[in-house]
Amino acid sequence: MVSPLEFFKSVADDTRLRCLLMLAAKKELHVSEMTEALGQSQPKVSRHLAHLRNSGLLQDRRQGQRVYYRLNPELPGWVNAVLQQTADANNAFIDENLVRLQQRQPKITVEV
Amino acid sequence: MVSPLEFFKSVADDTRLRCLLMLAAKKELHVSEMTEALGQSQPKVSRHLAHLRNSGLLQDRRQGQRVYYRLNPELPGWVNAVLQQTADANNAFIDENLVRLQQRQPKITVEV
DNA sequence: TTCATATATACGCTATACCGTATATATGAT
DNA sequence: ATCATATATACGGTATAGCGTATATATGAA
Repeated sequence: MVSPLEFFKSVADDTRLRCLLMLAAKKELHVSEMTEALGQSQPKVSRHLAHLRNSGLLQDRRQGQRVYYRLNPELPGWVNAVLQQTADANNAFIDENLVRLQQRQPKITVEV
Repeated sequence: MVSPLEFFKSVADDTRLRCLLMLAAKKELHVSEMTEALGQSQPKVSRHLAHLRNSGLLQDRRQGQRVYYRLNPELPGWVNAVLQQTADANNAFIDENLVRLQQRQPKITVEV
């Protein structure tokens, strides 16, 4: 159902594009993770995620207080291909965000 | 140089998307052809073509009074791939426009 | 129940994008 | 030169999208 125009409009925003590309790389993320990775306010990120869900690009799943988002597994093939190729060819674009993802909740290291 | 965000913003408009997809199918078209194919005003089409040229997505070439546009041949691979796949998977989207292209300037048929 | 955390939504504002109309520019023909 | 055609741009208005702040909702813990 995703029309090409609607799809491109959804992707034509910095926050939404980063969310999609992060999810193309990371399968599933919850809102706090994305909020931190993006360095944006929680309402802003939530609004954009809702937009992406309403456009049919994302699926959400609540688990306790957390809401996890992932790419809609029923996305048409061309949409998946576009997202994947965009992600592959533009590592630098979300690099910083992925780094902040890794750094979040630093692993517990044993103090001696 | 085309950043993914700038690219998607450029494609996130009905007129511009149709221009790009028509050019992915037809190699080269001049402004009047696109204006007719789209059924939009000349200034509107011209403005959007200028936008696409300024974003680096299109090249133009003047020949007499006509200005021909084509996809910039130096487009990054992922941009070409995205455009091509979008075009292939969404024939219906620009069908009507391509039909109007064909019908324009009907071939001269000999009257008996 | 009350409190804390995670996420979503509503409201009002601002910025941006797009549009139509008018006009400018460029080329070619006469 | 003037006129016709093709294309581009400027101007002002309107609609839309995005934003921040505040608040609502949902879940879990105590």
